[in-house]
Amino acid sequence: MSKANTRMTKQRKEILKVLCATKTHPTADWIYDQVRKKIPNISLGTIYRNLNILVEMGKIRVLNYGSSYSRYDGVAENHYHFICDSCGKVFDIDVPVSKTIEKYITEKTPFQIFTHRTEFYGLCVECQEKN
Amino acid sequence: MSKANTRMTKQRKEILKVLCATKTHPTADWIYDQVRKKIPNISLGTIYRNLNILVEMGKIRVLNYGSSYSRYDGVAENHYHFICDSCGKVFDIDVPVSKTIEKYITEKTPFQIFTHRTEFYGLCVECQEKN
DNA sequence: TATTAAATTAGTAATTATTCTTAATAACTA
DNA sequence: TAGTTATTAAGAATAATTACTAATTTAATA
Repeated sequence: MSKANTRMTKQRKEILKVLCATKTHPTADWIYDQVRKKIPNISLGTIYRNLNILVEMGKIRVLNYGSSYSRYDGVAENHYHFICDSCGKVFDIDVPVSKTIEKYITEKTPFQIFTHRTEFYGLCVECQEKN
Repeated sequence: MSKANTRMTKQRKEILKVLCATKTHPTADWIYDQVRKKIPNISLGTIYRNLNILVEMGKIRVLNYGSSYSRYDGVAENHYHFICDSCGKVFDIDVPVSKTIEKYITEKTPFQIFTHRTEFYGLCVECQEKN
């Protein structure tokens, strides 16, 4: 469902800018707070609608594991994530994504595989020190 | 937070039985419908509470990617999943889970890794034929 | 077996992330 | 520049899940 006519409004531009400027993987609400500093009367619905559109356009990614809310990632290319079991923070893992595994699974199963996602769970540095 | 005193009520037993008897990865609502055939006046809250307790006990797994609701898996051991981009169905992938990748990431990052999750996305057999 | 204290239940209300609705506005196009 | 159409703000609506509470069950103990 690629949108032929997609206008680059100041709201959409600012949401993308905020998301690409952070290395965290923020929630819609956090993005809302940040964007409001520039566009005070923007509404939360606008944030959600634009995040969905940006995901559809392939400009950002949506992450949603475990918790009851989605997180967004300004890096569009596939990459692995680490989620801390203790504090819940999400980190990027800078290791190349394996295409071999997709080929392997395609051979082993009747499925046609386009992509895969991997998340690692454990303790981040900060939480390792606390315990 | 392991529950020392966990009672095996008929409700809990039936929920576990229903979940372990299916190869699908049902939602709480589907489990509710099935369990009601045996225990007609069970409440949905009981389903949710028990699913959470069973996850905590390590007897089942919870899956939650992309959609706004959780799915549950009667197989407690870690295994990979395939999610069809077209129909949304979830399938098990019968391929051994790699511990090597966890060691590799542990070496490459400062994180302490306990486990990982991988999901493959693409088209299931049925949806391949449709297209 | 009867007693008892704590865990669990059914039923319902509350919560919360997200989507929908609508009249007004702003971005692109001819 | 004018017209069309996507987009917006604001708030209402939705839906999955959790919280609350009085009544009931469970399992341990006397």
